[in-house]
Amino acid sequence: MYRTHDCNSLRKTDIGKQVMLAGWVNGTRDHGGVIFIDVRDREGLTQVVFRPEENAELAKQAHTLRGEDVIQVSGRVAARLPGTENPNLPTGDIEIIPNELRILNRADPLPFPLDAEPQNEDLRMTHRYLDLRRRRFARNLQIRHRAAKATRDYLDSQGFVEVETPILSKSTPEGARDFLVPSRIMPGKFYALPQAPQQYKQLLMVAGVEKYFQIAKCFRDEDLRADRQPEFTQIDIEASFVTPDDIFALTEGMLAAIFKAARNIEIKTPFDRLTYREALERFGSDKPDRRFAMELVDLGETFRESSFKVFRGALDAGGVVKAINAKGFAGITIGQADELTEIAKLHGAKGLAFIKAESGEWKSPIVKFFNDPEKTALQSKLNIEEGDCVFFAADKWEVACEVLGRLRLRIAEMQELMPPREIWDFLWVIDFPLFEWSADENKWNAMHHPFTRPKAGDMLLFEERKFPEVRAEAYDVVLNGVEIGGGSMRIYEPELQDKMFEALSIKPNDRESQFGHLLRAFRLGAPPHGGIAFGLDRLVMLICGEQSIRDVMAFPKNNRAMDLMTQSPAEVDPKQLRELRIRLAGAAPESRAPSGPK
RNA sequence: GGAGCCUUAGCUCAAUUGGUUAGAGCGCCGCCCUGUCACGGCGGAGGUUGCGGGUUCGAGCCCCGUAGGCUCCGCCA
Repeated sequence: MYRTHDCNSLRKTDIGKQVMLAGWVNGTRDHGGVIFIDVRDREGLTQVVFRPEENAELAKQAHTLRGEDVIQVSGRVAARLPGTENPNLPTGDIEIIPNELRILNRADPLPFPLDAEPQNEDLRMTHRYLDLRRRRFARNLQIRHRAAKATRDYLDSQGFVEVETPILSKSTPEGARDFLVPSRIMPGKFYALPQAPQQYKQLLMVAGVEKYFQIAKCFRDEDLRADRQPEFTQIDIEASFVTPDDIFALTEGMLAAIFKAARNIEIKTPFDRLTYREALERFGSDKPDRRFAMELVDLGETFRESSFKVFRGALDAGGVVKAINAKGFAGITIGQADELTEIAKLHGAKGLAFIKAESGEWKSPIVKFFNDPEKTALQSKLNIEEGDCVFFAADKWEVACEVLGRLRLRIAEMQELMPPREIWDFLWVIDFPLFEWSADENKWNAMHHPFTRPKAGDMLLFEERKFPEVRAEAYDVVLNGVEIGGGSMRIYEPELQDKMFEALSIKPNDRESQFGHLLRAFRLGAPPHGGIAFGLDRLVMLICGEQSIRDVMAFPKNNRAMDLMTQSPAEVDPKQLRELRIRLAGAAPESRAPSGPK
């Protein structure tokens, strides 16, 4: 036996007990005579006092202890001397008077301190096991565990069955870049790691599973971000004979259970619903952050007959004029204005016009183009007051909305508008477009994925190939401006699925080779079905109050998709490559032969 | 593929306008210290200033290139 208690369980009521603790040396305070050692385990800290006059041999041993040594201490629980209690520690009323000390393992000096704010991320990742000893990350892992357990418990209670689907899977042309795994038995052929269990879960519906879920690892070979890792975890859900309302209710119940279990937070259900169109119209984003206001205001009516050519021109061309009012932001610096202009241009605007309401007047190069009725209308529609700063976008609807949406988020950061207390603002975004045009590929792509069904009311538009107007039976869940989940009602009729592939310009031959199994299944009794998937990492990140999903993953990868701890990816033995019949086309870039003259 | 910021001791950071031997705190090592909880005191070790090149009498600092880290854009159905 290594211990009788954890390091956060002894209290006044335990005084006099003989106990045994095991853990890491969190700190030593060696007074030459008396020595204090804090023993730490996953639960907390307990102070051990070594007194040379009581046990010289033990004190001598204790003198050699350093941070993160692993020890086992046996001793008696005693009250601390009056006046030396530590109110900051749950165990601060007691201490251990040891009669035995075993040093289980010594630790070298650490590469970075554990009691300071985490910095130097690559060093931390190289020694991730040390980083995870910090209270913050230990807590994050526990919250993640409780979230996953609550998910399983809740879905089980609703009749859902967890089914595992293959990791060695098949590459599909749509969507993200696949990770490939070469086949040894069939040289020249490759598995792909799943981007999501999408097709499998639909096939499970054809299989009559009716209610499926899985906490599933997914893989996408794309560039990384603070909220994007090449491998991540989804809560994947699919059900037969359901409507979107069924999925909404299930989701709201599940998220309520997760928040309750993970942090004892009661969330408000049902969630608001916003159409895609309204979300862009009001917030300039399909994942609106509503924790602060600064909504987009449409000024088409105001400037319909304007003599200001930039606004009038945009409107005459079928576009829009919109604006946001950054309350109290007239003190904007030159640098900030430049940065916002850059953002506007980056997202398609030709420039960025703004008005500062300062010292009782409107300061802006464009105000002179406005007549009095236009100024009055602006004033009232945007509620412009002294100290405000108004930003305009005049462009195609999509561009104007997106530009102002991006500005809105950046301005909120600059103004530190985010309320300090925790807010959990959930909402559904519904009625997404079914298609989006890809200028690169010169074809229509599925906005969600190719298995999403058109809204029943838009089926005629679909038949008439009025693709920009067709809405999908698709929905996202947004929490605090972060997309945490999304799903749709699926196509289950082979004819409709075929038409969808045709709309996406997937050739009949490819349809058969890539999706033949799905189309065949749909001819053999496929029930209506639909579902949803959640990014577990993002969800847990928000629950933990973290800024990056790396902080809620045990062993995340860095910006270049490397695991710095294990140094993967790594080269492999040539024998392994021979078995796979793989020959590298070029060696590492530095040893590549120089290209010949042009 | 692109943009921004960053890289000085094990860690976090300093170093005036380009100017002597690159400093501090923490950590580490040694000595002292009997009620601390960020214990305290004294002393010590520890540096190719990421790397390469250039300008200069002289470069941590200026210029060019390169590597690495983070954030963002593209990308992520």
